Amino acid sequence: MIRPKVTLEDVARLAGVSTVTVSKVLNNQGRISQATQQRVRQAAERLGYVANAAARSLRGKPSRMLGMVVPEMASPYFAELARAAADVAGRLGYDLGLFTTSRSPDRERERVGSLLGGLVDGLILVGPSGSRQFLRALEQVPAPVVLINYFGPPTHLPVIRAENYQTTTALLHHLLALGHRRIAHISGAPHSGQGAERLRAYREVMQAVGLWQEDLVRPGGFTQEGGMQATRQLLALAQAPTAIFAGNDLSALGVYEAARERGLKIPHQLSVVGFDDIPIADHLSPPLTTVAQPVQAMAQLAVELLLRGLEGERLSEFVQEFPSRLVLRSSTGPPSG
Amino acid sequence: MIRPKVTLEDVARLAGVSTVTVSKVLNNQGRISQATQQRVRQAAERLGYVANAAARSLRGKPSRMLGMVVPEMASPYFAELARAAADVAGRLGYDLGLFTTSRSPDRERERVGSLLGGLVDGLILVGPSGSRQFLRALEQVPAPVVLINYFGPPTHLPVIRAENYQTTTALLHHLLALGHRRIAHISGAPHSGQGAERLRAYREVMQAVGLWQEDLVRPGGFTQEGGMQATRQLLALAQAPTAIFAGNDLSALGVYEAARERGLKIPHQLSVVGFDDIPIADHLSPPLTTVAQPVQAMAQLAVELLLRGLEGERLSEFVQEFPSRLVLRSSTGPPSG
DNA sequence: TTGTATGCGTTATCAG
DNA sequence: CTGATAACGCATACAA
Repeated sequence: MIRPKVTLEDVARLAGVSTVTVSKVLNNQGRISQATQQRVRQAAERLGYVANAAARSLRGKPSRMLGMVVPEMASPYFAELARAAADVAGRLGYDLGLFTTSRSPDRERERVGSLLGGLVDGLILVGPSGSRQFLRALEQVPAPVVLINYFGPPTHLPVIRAENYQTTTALLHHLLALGHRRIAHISGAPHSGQGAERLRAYREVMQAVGLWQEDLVRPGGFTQEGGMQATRQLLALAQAPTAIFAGNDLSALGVYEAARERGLKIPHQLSVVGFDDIPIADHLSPPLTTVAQPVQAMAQLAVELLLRGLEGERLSEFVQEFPSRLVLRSSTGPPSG
Repeated sequence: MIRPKVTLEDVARLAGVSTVTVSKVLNNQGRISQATQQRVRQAAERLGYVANAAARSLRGKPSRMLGMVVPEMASPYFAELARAAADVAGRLGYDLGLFTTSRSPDRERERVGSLLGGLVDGLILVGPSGSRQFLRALEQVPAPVVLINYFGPPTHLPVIRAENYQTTTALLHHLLALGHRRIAHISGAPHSGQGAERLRAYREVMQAVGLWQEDLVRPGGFTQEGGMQATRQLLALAQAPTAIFAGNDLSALGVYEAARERGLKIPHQLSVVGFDDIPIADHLSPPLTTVAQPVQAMAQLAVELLLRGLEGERLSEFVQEFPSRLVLRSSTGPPSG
């Protein structure tokens, strides 16, 4: 059953023309007589011909596919980013492929390089763990590359990011105003730029008000499981926190779980805040206080930037920071003690 | 700054050898002296050389990348499937690219064809809307293709699916046993095989017990918004349903929303069941009664099948149906009236 | 141990 | 309006 593959030549033979003619017809190039067009199209149809993307791209033709590389496939935050990007790309006649290359830096470099080597016309890198060297290499690449939520050392690549520091500060002041003194933080994934920003803001705010305590910070890896483990530890402390700032909503979910496990009522006995405003946040009980980012707008700009790059525009030195927005819901209240 | 691209030849020139030698070194083929290897690797490093994937694939080399095509990027169900597949693939030395091609059938056919034309070594199609013709074409393709949750006419492609019909029946009998007589259904996406299975089971059960009513079925498109709209209509009925079977958890979320909007308590005034057991289901209030599928196992098998296909094994006539599992939580109870 | 020649499938150029 | 030719970058058989 396995017919190896149908090439231009097979179609040409069946239609009784040359490969060049077939190529032209299928690409609507040059002037070909209606009669020939008819024959060629029928032959192609009958053989189930599909152009070989590799050969095409080798020849320099754009693939009309954009790539997006994310640290994690299943995270609702990245899923939303991907969906939004896929939407705008689709409207503009492009497809979007989603990749995750968090395995090894070597693999990442190689995979990204090969993606850029003709498979995709442009690439969006989300939360790049990016060694300097890697990013410098990317700057050299002929295809457009856009960084989303990159917080590392300066780069010439265009950067789109959401504001994290100020918003985290506001979030914490909300907790402080409520009267909380022992506010814990469940920090994010080790190499996440956003996680680092949030942690930095947390440390500086807490130090500024003289409430900084080393042991109130626990790593949660941005996962529900991590959030739960961290919360268990925090609640077992002699001086347990009255509020927890989870690095993202997923880990906040873990906080909810651990709190329930311990019979603690939110927000009466424990206040919780998250980050990202994933779809579920509003449906938790109680609904979670968190921070929303204009994910749609970010994704849209990223795609637009890519397309502009494709048209030859130089994108370097572009940085756009989007404001984030506090979403106050019912998971925070004054401390009970 | 934009150095067009670095080819094997550039590296060869810098290292003072031929392209063949470079190729061999970089692929660990043949016997090359340590000294030469050193020089070549340094040159490649310095130039930031990355092999052009298009050329490589054109030459017949596997890309070590698997593809997965889903109807929707942001759906938690598909996200979970993709994550699981990416995990096993990763463990086996492959990367996974995620694509969505729900736009036009033409585009889909073309995109899938070109993916198979060297970009990916194998493809997992999830919930293919698949015209017969399209699937027949896929059977001809030289690369392995696996279908997940395909419920259409017979195909020679290997199929992995979750049991839907029996489980839906059980779900409905749970509702019936509780005493519900007016059970509505919010049906799924128009071309979804799973949606069709669930609808079919619903119709046959309801007809069997003499409770079938045309106007208790509303389309929800498997989305939250659709679920909400459908519920609004259902609740406005003179004889409103006492229980709603949402086609999936996402639309069940919409049911929750509409119920809250109307001041209806779940499950006291309205019972709700969903399907899929997405992560959020257990965190709703009340926790949602739903159906869980062994998504991990399905994804794992799909990847394994692909790899076996890659080793030359004939995969046709393979069908594996995984059992689904009722997850009874607190969103169902006896009708109040 | 290293290099020469060749072809993968497609399309741009140019000639007929 | 149509076709012959070359080239894209790489990896393989074969030769040196």
